[in-house]
Order: sequence, then structure tokens, then C-alpha cells
Amino acid sequence: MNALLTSSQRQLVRVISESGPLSRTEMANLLGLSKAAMSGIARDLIDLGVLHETETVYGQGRPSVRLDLHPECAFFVGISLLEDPAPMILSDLNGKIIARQSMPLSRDPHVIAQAITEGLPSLLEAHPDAREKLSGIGVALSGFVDESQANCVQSTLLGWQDVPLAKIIRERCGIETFIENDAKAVAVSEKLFGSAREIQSFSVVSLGDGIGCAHFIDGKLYRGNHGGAGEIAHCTIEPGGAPCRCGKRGCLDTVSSMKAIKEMSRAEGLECTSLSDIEYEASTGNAAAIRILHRAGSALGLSIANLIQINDPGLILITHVEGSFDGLFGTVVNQAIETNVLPRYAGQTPIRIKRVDGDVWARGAASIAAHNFLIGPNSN
Amino acid sequence: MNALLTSSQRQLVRVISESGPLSRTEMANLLGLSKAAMSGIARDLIDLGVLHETETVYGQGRPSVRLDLHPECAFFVGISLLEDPAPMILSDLNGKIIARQSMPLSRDPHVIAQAITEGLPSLLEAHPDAREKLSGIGVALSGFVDESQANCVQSTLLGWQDVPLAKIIRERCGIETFIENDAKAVAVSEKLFGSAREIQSFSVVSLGDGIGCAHFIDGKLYRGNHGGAGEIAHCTIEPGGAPCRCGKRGCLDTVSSMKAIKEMSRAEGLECTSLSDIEYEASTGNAAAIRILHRAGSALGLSIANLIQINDPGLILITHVEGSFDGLFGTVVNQAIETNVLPRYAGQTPIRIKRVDGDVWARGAASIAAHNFLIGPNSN
DNA sequence: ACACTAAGTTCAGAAAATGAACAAATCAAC
DNA sequence: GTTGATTTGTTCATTTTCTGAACTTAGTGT
Repeated sequence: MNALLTSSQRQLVRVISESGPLSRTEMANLLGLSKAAMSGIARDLIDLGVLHETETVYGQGRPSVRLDLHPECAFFVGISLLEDPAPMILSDLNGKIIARQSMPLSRDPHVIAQAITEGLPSLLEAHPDAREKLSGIGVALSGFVDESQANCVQSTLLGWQDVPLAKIIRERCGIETFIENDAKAVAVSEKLFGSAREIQSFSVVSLGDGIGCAHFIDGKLYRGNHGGAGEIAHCTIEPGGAPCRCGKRGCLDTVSSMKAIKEMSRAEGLECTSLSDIEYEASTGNAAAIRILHRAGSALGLSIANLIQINDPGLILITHVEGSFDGLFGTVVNQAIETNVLPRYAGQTPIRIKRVDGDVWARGAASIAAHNFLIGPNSN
Repeated sequence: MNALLTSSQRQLVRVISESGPLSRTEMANLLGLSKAAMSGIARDLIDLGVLHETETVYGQGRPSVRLDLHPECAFFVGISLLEDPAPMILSDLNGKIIARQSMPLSRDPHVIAQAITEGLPSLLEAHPDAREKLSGIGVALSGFVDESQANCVQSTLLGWQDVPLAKIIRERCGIETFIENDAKAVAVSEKLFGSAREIQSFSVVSLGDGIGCAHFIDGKLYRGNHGGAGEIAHCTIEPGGAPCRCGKRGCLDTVSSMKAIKEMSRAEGLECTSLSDIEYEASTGNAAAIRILHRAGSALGLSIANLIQINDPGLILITHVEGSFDGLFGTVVNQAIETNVLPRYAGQTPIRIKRVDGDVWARGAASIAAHNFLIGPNSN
């Protein structure tokens, strides 16, 4: 079914996925096709169960009927290899999580493939149509992935080098599989399911133990020439600063990641186990806590300002798992962005903060499969 | 003639412009079309005078005939509003400069349009077909240009705000006209005519009185959400550093631009009027000259390293007008790039240095017109 | 009730691409 | 040399895809 969509059908699906429900006439105009052509394409997609009619909009003349993607026309499995046990979710085309379970993490790709195969049946029980309409598996991991979204070029965390993970999984359980870097997967999920649907060019900065970043440019995920676009964590932000595990010094990662913030706190003798703890200490006037949050916040803000200057994205989406962005850290980040972008642009680039739950990575992984279902691997 | 090209014809022209001469069969494979379809499309383009047969390649089986763009199937005029008098050139589809003249610069767009109209006849005399086959005028300027490449949103140098320059020129002299930011125009000219033809994603850093930068991403010029992609000159590189004319402090522009280098030299009491002079002083052991070049070089190198980390381009092309890159400045830039990119990537991104002549901007301007002729304004 | 408006459908015909057969131009081998 | 293998490029009937124009449908406004 996946491969049966024609080029025009794909385009239409893409437009709806970006813009939400549209009438046939609106879609015809957006795609530059005639009403006649649209009529047929829409009928076919409705017959296939991909589209369905939603609300009717009344105005002058005959009312228009909005068409939307049928959320349950396809299901996807997403697996995050960032945690142990590895979360494994079943999602529909809207990114709604239908079921959630987990599997043991391993460094052996064949063991992973086996665990996925064993976990699938119980996951698919969650919805009667899931087995039949399962359209792909997505896997998110920390590391570099090649352009075909099939091979892991390198992963320090998993100790991999040129591992054809997608092929291994595909062969083991017979389902189309794609893999992707964690931050890039989150960007795709925000574009498909999240708060960046209608935005063509934006960057996601994901704040967690490490700092990830990924760009959408002109409606497409931009992976970079070696799959390394968005490696903002290893931008030098404090020349000659603390050594980083990457081998350089003064990387953003050594100053602004949650891991770095916690380590700096420990080094200063603060008994803090979370960002909230440090924020609290800062709010009570603890000089060390204030210093740490200032340093981390201005470094992150400066990096984001550089990103804005270099790419002028339509949106910066900062996702974070821990704590909140209402405290000192968030304030400093915002200030640093403001003071380091060209005054003409200051405030022109929307900065959106989004607190995400533990499902981010698995949902991101599922979105990779959904993306390949909707748009297809080739950029047509 | 311009608008008469069909979508497939455009695609073909684009592929040849990127890859150089190709046989019909190769093009069919690249575009995913049948040999039968290619045969017709190629014949039409040859009849139109856009393509012509070049060399014959012998191998197993029937030899293949390479098709290439006919350089003189279209001519373009490029005008640079960066200098006074403003250079005005006539170029063919290969970027070859057929004729060169100049016109007085003005801040009044109507006066500019008038000057262009008056200058055109003598420029077009340089080639018998130029008048008939003139396919567009391109204008390069310092400032922000909107997505339609028609309106100058803002230019400090020209004192403009929302000036519909392209429309004014088009109406005055009846030729299709497009305008573009200077650095972006250079990037387009390198993609079409220069050393980045076959590269899909690259960044140009142009070093002159100021510092410009522009990106090609996935084969397309990326302008950014507000046309501000590539404003690397105003990345903060020395937090709290010297005030910049943009209103911030410590911008790259205040440290590494030729203007800044010369000003710093003057401030240090060096009697230098060009980069070569300062390089010479440094080579004789002048501490101030060495310090200045070190500071400027490491700042530029760090910025480029940030660019690599953020966008992972397939090539960084540094263009410069003055001096050479063989001296201390160039060495420091390269070193700074090396030490500030992720060690895994170090040396992976090709850095190409290109000394350009006084025609860069005008040639870039012409390339904007050529680009619109070849690829068309819409991204199909 | 009546025109008026705009959405969506139908259908014949135009446009673009395909597949298969074929012509053309060479190399390689005997 | 002649023959066969091989690959390029063309031709043509057929299929697929899109368009334009007329038409149906389902409302609003008076």
C-alpha cells in the first residue's frame, strides 16, 4: 500500500500533513492542479482509506468539505535506543501513542532485532487494525546515521561503526525499518505531529543530559553532508575552556548540558540532583548556583543566537525534559539570545519552549517511519 | 522563450548545469525518465537552441553523444550596486564576461533604472545575438532582499527600506529583472559558473571590506526565513568586545573584516593600506601585526568552525579580493577551523580558497538572472 | 421563490511518459 | 573481413495524467 501512492497522491498527503484539513479546491490551488484532477486523486485516497471527509465549511456558495488524513490508516512502531530498557511504542498517523512497552537494550544489533520481533505481537494487540496496517518501524539512537536512514555510521554510546541496523531489523521481522539520530527524529516528530507542522524552516534544540539540534529547511530534514548537521553541542563556546569528551575544549556540551550543570553544581559542593534543585538554590540567593545557571544559560543563548544568525530559521523550538524554563536559566537563555542577534532581527525569530515527556525519543522514532510513509524516501 | 520551458525541460537543464555534458541515456537515468521521453525532450531543447551536441564518447556498443547547454543561447546583464561607479557586465550562460562597462551609482532607484536603460544598448553591441537573446538583468546589492528577489527590504548602504527595485527596473527597460544580496549572488554564481557546480550543500564566505556568507542547501539557495541566512558577520565572536555599527558588541565583523584589520593596524600605528602590507610586517616579526592577524584569523576560523558544526556543509568556499591566503592570516584561519570542529570531522569538510577579481559582484548579479532563466523562480 | 455563488463532478480531449521493437554505431572475436 | 555482442538513441502505439468546459450540487441573500 505504501509504495502504491502516486507522486500526486504523495504531494497531496504532504500538503495535508503540513496544513491540516483542506477542501479539494484549496488543495488544487496549493498544488497547482485543476479541480478535475484533484477530484480524482481525492476519491482514490478516500477509497484507499488514507483520507476522510471532516467538517463542512459554510460560506458563499456550495459549502466546502475538508479532507483530512485518516489517523488510523497506518500505524507505526517507534523504538528509542537511548535508554535501558528501551521504550517501544505504537503510534497512529497523528502521533497518538496507542500502546507502550519496553524491551531490553543491547549493543548487539541482532539481539535488538530479535527483541523487537518478540515485542511486536503484544504491542500490535492494542489496536485491531494495527497488525494489518503496520507501515513501518522507526528507531532513534544517539550517533550518526547515513542518508538512507538505514546505516549507523558511528555511535559512541552503542559502540558502533557502520552497522546496517535497519537492514538487520527489516530482515528479521519483515517490516520496513528506518533509523535516525535522536535529535533529528525529534525534529521530524515536531514537523509531523507537533508544533512546527506549518513551518518550512526551523531548528529544534533538545536539552537533556546532552544537547541535540536538528534543522528543517524548506520543508525537508537537512542532514548535512556527513549527517552531522546540528552538532551544536560541540561548537566551541568558551575558547580554551574545560576539556570535552569529544577531544576539544570549551564545547557547549561542557557548559550547558544538564549533565554539565549537575557536575558543576557537585564541584561547587551543591547537593542538587536536578535542575529544579539548582533553580531553587539560585532563587534563594546561592551565589554558586546563580553563577552556574548564568554561565550555562548565556552559553546556550549565544549558541542559539549564532544559529539564528547563520540560518535565520522561522522558529527555534527548545525541548527540555527536566525542570522548567521559567526560572533563572530560561531567563538568561532568552536574554543571551536577544543580546547576541542582530538588533534588526531581535525578537523576529520565535523561540518556543516545549517541555517533553519520556516518550519523546520513541515518538520521534515512530515519526521517522511515518515520514517515510507520508513523504517517501525520495524527495519527490 | 524563458517561460516556454516545460517542467521536464527545466529539470534537464538543471541537471546539465550541475553535472556538465551528459548523454541522453545518462540524463534519462538521472531524471528517472524513459529513454523515449528523453529523446523528445532533448530534441525540443536542441531545436530551441538551448542544448547542443558536444563530444562523442566511445565504449562498448554505440557511442554516446554528450549534450551541453549552448553558452550563447541566452545572455544576461549583471550590475553591482556595491561600488561607485557601478560595474555593469554582459555574460553568457557559462558566466563568461562578454562586455564590461560602468554606470554612475545613485540612491534613487528610478535614477538607477534610467542609468541601466541608457547603458544597455552599448553593452548589447558586444555580441550580435545579445539583444535578441537577452534573458534577464540581475542586480547585486548590500542589504536584505525578499524571497521573490524583487524587493529590497532594507539596505543600510543605499539607505533603502522596502524598495521594489526589480519592478522599477523591469518597468523602465522592459527586461525581466531580479535582485539579490551580494553574498547570496556570489554563492549562486559559484553554483552555476564556478567551483561548486556539482555540490548540493555548501557555504560561501566572502571576505572583503565586510564579511558575507550564503548557503546552498540540497541544491537550492537557502535565503532564511527573513532573507537573513548567512549573516555570519554579526555573530558574537568576542563577547563584550568592540562595538559594531549594528549596535551589538564583538561581532565577527569588528575583528576579521578587511576594514577591521586595517583599522586595528592604524590604531596600532602601523602604516599599512592593504592586507599584504600587514602580512609583510608580520613576516618581519612585527608583534602588533602578528597579534592583529592572529586575532582576526582565529575569530574567522572559529566562526567557520561553528558554521561547519551547525550545518555540516559539503564545502566551505572562502572568496577574498585582497592579498593572499598563504600568509599568517590564512594559516591561522585554517588552524582555528581545525581545532574547533569535532575531531571526528576535522579535515572532512573541504575548505577551498578562491581569489576573486573585481567582477565578482557583477558576475554574481548576472548569475541571479541566469539562475532564474535556468531553474525558474519556482522550485519545481 | 428567485437569483447568485462557489464546490465538486463528469467527460472528452490534450499532454506527457512508457514499453517494446527497431535502427545505428561501434567493439571484439574468430 | 565478416559476424555477433553491445549499447545508444529513435519511433510509435498505448497508457497515464492532467486540463477545460459544461454541469450538478448545496448552500446564502433578498
